[in-house]
Amino acid sequence: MIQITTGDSRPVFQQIVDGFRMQVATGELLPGTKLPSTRGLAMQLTVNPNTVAKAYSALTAEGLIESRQGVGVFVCEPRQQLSYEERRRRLDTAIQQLVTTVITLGFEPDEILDALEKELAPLLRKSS
Amino acid sequence: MIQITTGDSRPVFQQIVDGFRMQVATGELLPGTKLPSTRGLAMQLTVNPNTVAKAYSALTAEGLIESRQGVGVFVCEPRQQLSYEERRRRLDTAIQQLVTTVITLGFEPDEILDALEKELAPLLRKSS
Amino acid sequence: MIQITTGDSRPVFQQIVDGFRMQVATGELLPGTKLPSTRGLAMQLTVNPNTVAKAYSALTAEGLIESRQGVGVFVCEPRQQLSYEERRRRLDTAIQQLVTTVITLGFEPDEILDALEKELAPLLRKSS
Amino acid sequence: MIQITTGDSRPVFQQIVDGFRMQVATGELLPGTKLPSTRGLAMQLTVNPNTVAKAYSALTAEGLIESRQGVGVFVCEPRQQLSYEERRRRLDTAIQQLVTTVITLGFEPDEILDALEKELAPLLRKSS
DNA sequence: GTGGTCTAGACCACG
DNA sequence: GTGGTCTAGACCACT
Repeated sequence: MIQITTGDSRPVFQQIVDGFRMQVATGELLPGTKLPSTRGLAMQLTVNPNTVAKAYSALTAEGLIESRQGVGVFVCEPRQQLSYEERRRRLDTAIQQLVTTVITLGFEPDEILDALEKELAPLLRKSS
Repeated sequence: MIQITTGDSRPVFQQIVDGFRMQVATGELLPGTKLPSTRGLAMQLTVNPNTVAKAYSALTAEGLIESRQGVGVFVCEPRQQLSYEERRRRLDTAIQQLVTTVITLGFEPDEILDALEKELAPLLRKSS
Repeated sequence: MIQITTGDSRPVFQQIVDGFRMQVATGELLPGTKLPSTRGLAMQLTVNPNTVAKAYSALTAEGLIESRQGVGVFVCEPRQQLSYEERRRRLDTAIQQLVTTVITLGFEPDEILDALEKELAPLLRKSS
Repeated sequence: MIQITTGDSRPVFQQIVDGFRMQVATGELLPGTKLPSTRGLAMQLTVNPNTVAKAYSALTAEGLIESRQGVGVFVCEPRQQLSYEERRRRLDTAIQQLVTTVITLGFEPDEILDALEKELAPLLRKSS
């Protein structure tokens, strides 16, 4: 379900967060779906339970999942909590970060845009 | 010249690195230009000289600047040290990171591409 | 594992870098191997942890090792980051430096070549 | 006569030392030749007189030149002051340094030897 | 005064 | 306990 790559530069909890975010965004995980328990997922991924807990906590704060006491953790109904301004601000920040990391690599703007377009292609369904 | 934002998630030395990278990439800083001294910039930004030294050291390793003992730090002639494979790998990594960050913000692919295009527009120089 | 010589002209962090570079190049350290922790190696070599951290940071920038937060530092899969031009430039620089150093020692070219050949012999692996 | 490259990683005084060493080794400068005065060379190279003085001092310590009070600085008769063991030790040190810097560049031993041979070729006359 | 190295000690993020 | 960042302050090499 979730792939943990030891060679990845991202911390483990972030890889879990990113994994679920992508699955929700692509529709692999539908609202209402029950996620594995903290301990269960930790065992399955052979990581520390605290790490999974941290990932779930981050996803909850983000509003992507919610935990129902004694029942489990579930994918939320999609609802855009953030204001347009906030979302726009985050997009711009992320793009500026991309540009600063890529600017010295010597690519043409078109190459960069093409690469992004290819990466975005499989996500067409998530335009809520 | 360089802006340090305490609320920024990036560490201070990274903000310095990014600042100079952008200035070199946009041509604001031309090859041969002398950068401020470590102690001078540290005082100006009110950070520790070691922090500036670390930023300069990173830029030196990247091949963007070079330092001469007792003289100062200077912008290098542009030279691409990295192989195409390595550059491509870094581009792809950066783009994947962008996508996982913005995927939950609910933007259309076109909006994201447009935003990137606008950010890339002023950087046409030096992209050869 | 790593030898620090106080009489050496190279700074301590460079001796650490060189030591690990040789061990990786000769295959004594295989990809995936965990390096000693910064604090542990610092204690063992009786140097400051920051000095070891600086060496590890340099090796990371070089792409020889990678570090994972809270886990440790590991030897990378070998991967050539640099372009042929850059590698060739560095080789020529290093050779010119060698020549200017030994030129006044009064050796025959053949003696110098023989000495280099002997030093290169045990390193046949990983030279692909 | 001597070339000072501002982009060179070597300090200025070292470039001067290396320059004279090469000229003596190749026979461009013969024993007994008078070198320019400290101030004269400093003016010609547009560097600080202290820098030239330091270079001359290093060359004197090396036994390559000698200053005759009130007359000037002259190239010495070649005489090998160092013991074979010392010369050999220095050669080995220099070669080990070359190897550690080049080992990660991924060249075949033959390529390295060829490069050294080419660099050594023009110096055949100096095998005293 | 310039950069380069090193030490000592602190705080944070991650597992 | 692991690495990452930052501060403070010292000493050295070079110009």
